[in-house]
Amino acid sequence: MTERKSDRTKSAIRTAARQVFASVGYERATIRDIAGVANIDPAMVMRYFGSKDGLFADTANFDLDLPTDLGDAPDRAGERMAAHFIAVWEQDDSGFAVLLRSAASNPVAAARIAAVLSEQLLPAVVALVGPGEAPQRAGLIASQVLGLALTRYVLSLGPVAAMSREQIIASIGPTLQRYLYGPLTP
Amino acid sequence: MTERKSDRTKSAIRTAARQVFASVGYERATIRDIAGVANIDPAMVMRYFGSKDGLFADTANFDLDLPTDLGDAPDRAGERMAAHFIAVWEQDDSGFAVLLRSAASNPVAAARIAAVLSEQLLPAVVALVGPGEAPQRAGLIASQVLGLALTRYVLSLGPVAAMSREQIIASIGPTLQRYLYGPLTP
DNA sequence: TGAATTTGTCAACAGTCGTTGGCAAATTGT
DNA sequence: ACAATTTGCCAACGACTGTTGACAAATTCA
Repeated sequence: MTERKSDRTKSAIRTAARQVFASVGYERATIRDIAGVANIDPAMVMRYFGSKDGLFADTANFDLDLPTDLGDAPDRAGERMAAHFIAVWEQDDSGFAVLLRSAASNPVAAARIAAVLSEQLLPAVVALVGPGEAPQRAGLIASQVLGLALTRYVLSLGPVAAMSREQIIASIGPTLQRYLYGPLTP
Repeated sequence: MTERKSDRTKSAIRTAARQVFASVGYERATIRDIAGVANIDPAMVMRYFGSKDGLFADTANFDLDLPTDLGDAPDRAGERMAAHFIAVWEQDDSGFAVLLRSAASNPVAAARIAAVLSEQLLPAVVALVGPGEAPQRAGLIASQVLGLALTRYVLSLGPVAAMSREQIIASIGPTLQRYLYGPLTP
């Protein structure tokens, strides 16, 4: 029997943890809260994930999963990147909300975001524009894209949260396009 | 004597609070920490500010103080806004770092940022482009500008933190310019 | 069926947090 | 100089946190 009974509760804990971490952040989320949402005993969290940090490390994980063919239509790369980011964020099982909600006050979350930038976004940018100016260009893209996620999904600032996906893509896309291929004064 | 002795310690507490809140965020900052930095007793914080929330409310306050003559040279408004934001953030007595560090996990801080957007940024944008599309345009500006602050000053992401002020302004300025006057597909 | 392992529950520990009240020292105002 | 107020320090309270260990119930395996 490869399906143990504990796998059910383990994944229930994971789901509850993602929800609680994403909505109140690491510091305000308590193990008792998470256990309550998952309808299990707080001690189960410790048994299966070792500690609160262990649970967070398990939960705060996500792949950017950028398409590899952005270079096929370079003049639409910015627009396609914008659409991809929104698509990734709006699937709620992605651990992105967890990370961003806690990044400002939790060093582990901040380090993970930095890792996503350097290990996933940067290589994609290098593939498009070469290694020379890629770090700055990737950094600028990150600033716009994380800012959008912060204002739209974390802070829910009125106007930004109210815009449609299409409007967001049409507005942000050209910005990313310029950060990829536009001038970069040194 | 209009200068009471308590004003010294009161401002020492304020300075220490700004420093601690800005570097670890509201939840991780303890009154004992702040009192330690200010070299006073934790009870003094309670006496002069009532509670931790009271101290935070007193500390997390800042004025955007946007120039009023942006409309005099509309083609440089984006660039001047970018330069102004950077100038405001890099004076460390501005409570902006305090707000942004805590906004993702502290509702009070989040509400204050929303208030700055709607009471200070939005009117400036209305003055430039009229009331019709101003909310969306202000929201887009906020997304880029908060994203830059987050990546550069809070997360200190390598490439973004390493860029010079001039390079940042030259890169972000045109983005803000387009968010002000560029097309906005509905 | 019987023994061994897994899964779950409960109560409690130890530490930290915001907060409070009492009391000594310093300062103020007359 | 004396009384009143302000300023500061100290110890402690009560609540909440992550975490642990003991023990019962359920499941697995022979």
